[in-house]
Amino acid sequence: MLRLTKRTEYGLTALVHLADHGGETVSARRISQHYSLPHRLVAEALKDLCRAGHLKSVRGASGGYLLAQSPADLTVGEAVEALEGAPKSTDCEAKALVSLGFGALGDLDVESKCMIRSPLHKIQEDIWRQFERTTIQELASPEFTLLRDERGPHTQLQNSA
Amino acid sequence: MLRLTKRTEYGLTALVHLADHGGETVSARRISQHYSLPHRLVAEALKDLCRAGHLKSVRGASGGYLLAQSPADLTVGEAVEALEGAPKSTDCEAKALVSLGFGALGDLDVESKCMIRSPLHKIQEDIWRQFERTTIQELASPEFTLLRDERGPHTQLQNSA
DNA sequence: GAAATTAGCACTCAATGGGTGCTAATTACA
DNA sequence: TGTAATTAGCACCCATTGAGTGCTAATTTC
Repeated sequence: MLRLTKRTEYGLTALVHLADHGGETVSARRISQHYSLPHRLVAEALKDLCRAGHLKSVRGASGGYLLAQSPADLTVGEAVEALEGAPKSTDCEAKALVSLGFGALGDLDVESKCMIRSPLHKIQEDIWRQFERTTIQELASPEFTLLRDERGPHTQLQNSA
Repeated sequence: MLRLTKRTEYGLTALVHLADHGGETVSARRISQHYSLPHRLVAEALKDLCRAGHLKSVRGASGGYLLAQSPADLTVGEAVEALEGAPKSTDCEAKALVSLGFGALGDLDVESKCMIRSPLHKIQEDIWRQFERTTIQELASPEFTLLRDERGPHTQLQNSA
């Protein structure tokens, strides 16, 4: 439920780490040890980010990775896209096709036309949009929160166990 | 990526439909036909919501489901939890254990203690919190958006394909 | 030359999401 | 009475995929 992959977790963690060590070259091993994460998978995530051009790599004994851009210019959306592929909005068309003629719809109403307006799609689009306007620099900030709460007085949270 | 299950999609769609037909009893078949969704899976989602007490069921020939509570009192978080289980915050403890003593950490810093503060966890917590304060009634509103955008002038969106 | 790194494959394994089959119990209606 | 439509509750299959590992090459430092 509401699942981002481990690869993304490792990748974002690494990005935040690199943002906190601006310009410095850090190896995958150091990052993995620092956060007690599986070394190989952190390395895989870093490779992805490097292939996408968000990191620069330095080979060799004292090599590692460093940010290719300012953490203020790299968005969470770009990082996630590099780590686990674009947000496949392609299934929308498939569904549109299905609901446009092939469903055995008894009563044909308005919403039957396209499922893009499915509530879940609305939610996912909103979240993704927020990803696209959130930078790694913001994410690295200790008091980071993804969303402002403007919604009534329900400001108290659950137990943060 | 950023994946909610089909079961959740079907369930939320059904809930919105029921909210739009306040008090009326609607069968799983009607809902599935209305949105051109697989009948059996919509039925499964409805069962889940019923078992959780968010719907009332009426058996028999002209039976179906109806909301057990006002759509203004049922949150997206409750629905999602009923549809695909609680947001397993349990893996936090597992990770805390690991990082508390068993990781081969070379340089032990502050963040090594607990991975709950992983950037991805922050994000997921925020999203989940938003789910908990968003009601089905709000979700059913046509101009619904999960998040307010208070973040600079990036108010233009991507192409809404 | 040894050690440490990134680069790039290929591969296994388990989990699970999506989907189906089948059989009851219940109810409306002819 | 019987038939059809519904919910309830299982059990199950199957393809996908996420998580993790193995291995080899290329590069660089010492």
